[in-house]
Amino acid sequence: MSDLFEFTMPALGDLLTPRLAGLLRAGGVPVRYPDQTLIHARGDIKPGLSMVRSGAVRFGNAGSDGSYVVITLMGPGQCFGEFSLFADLPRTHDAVAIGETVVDQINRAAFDAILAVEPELSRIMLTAVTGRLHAATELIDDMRRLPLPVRAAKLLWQMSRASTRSGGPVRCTQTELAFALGVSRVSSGRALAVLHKLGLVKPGYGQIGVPDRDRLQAWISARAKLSALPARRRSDESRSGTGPLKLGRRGCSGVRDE
Amino acid sequence: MSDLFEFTMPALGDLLTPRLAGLLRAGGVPVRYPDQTLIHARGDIKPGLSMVRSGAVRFGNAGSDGSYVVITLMGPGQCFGEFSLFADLPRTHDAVAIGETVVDQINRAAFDAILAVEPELSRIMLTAVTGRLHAATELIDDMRRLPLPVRAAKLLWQMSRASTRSGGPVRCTQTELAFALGVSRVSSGRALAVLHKLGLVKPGYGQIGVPDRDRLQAWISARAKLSALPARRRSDESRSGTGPLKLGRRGCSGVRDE
DNA sequence: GATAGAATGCCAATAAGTTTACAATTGAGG
DNA sequence: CCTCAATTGTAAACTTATTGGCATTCTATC
Repeated sequence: MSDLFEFTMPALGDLLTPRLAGLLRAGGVPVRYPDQTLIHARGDIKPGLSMVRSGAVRFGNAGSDGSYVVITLMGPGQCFGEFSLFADLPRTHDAVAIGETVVDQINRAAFDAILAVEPELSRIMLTAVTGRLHAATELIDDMRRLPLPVRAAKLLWQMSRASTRSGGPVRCTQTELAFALGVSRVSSGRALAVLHKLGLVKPGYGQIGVPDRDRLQAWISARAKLSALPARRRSDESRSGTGPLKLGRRGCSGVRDE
Repeated sequence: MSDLFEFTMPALGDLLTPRLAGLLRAGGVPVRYPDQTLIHARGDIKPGLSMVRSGAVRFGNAGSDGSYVVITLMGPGQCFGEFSLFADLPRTHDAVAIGETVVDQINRAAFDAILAVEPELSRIMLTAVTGRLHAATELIDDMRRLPLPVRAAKLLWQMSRASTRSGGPVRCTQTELAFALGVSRVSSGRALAVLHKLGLVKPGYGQIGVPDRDRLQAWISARAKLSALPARRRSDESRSGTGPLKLGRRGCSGVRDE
């Protein structure tokens, strides 16, 4: 999930036809949450789809040691709660209202009723969820394989798509960039310095310039490029792919061979 | 995605009713792949659902530097290709046949035809994809928040569910564990040593004993526990949640405040 | 234009993971 | 029973990221 979603993925709200959005809204109960109110907590089991009508919702988890990790923010039109609705899974994150917020809460019965009348809805949900799964998969891959400067470059590139319609810089604080990447501010600053030295970005105050998106993309490709050859190297870790490699309940063996 | 899926998630194949599985199989074209054949490459755009009929498929990516990362393995009954089918997204990983493998390839037209007759199928797909998204989300969270020994413990706990029906040890090499966790063998060994010192696991040759699953789970909970309080600390990084925090196209700000 | 609050830049100490290398142990096959 | 390959255990040097702190620069606002 995380951050990137906002840039890489069409929100469910964007995929819904006006008619379906209207039906969902009509089938739900608008609930008003004052600023900082807990909408639901991690672990809650409350099946239902939620659509943000106004205000914003912050998702994150607090650790017992006082740490806190915010995963993403959602604004009007965005939906959450598919997990609880389709797979009976508990909430993965706390959801807290930011500012005066109104959320349409659609319970399972109401959703199923709409689904029965509008089969098209399930296809849309499927597209939205699949898209997010795709983004999540890519993110996990990137976290495992790419050095921080490359991940930072990727994120900036995506952000610049939206922000740079007019060629302007990405409006983003280094602290925010760090949050989005899941690293400390110092590290994001260092990554940014690397990209700066290469002339790929221009850090400013509260913003980051991307002079040449195409060049940035080219650099990313060069650093992240994946060849199609299932090459194997080294001695110690080289295994999967050659032998029979039992499958049974034995294993998920990932291979890291570099 | 990654590894954990195999343990945490019901595969699509498990969710399908025999009737639907039969329909899908009938609607697809069985394709035979000799050992080590490339079924599809990362980046390919070939909409269609694939069901493994026999043999196995390995998913992973190769880097131009010779590195290789295997993400997961799939055996008979498991499906892939939802991305390409529902969201028109390119393949995220190379897929290679392991051993003589037969895969039923169901193209979009065939799938849509079945879907039209069996609306129930979309609900099942939705459940499967949602479940995987949930697992991926949790994994990303874990990667960002949990120290390696805890992640290793989680994985071993999940593996032990299947392997320890009879109280036996998990059959898994330290190298394989490292692959699954996406770290080096040295690191997985160290994590294992930590758990060993605590008496939670018993490393052996090609296997890892889990004497007391409940105690292992208790330890994991204690180390991974998340409180529901949206606590905030520190000065530097504390921001989101208090102020207005613009949302616009500005930002996905995650917060890491620890 | 002065100033307080934000944001950036940087430093040192520490922690975690990687790579490379080598020794010790295990177990399966001859 | 013996040998060899696979697996595990460890160590040192290195890289990357974190924490905490402090100085500097920027900018909105009064």
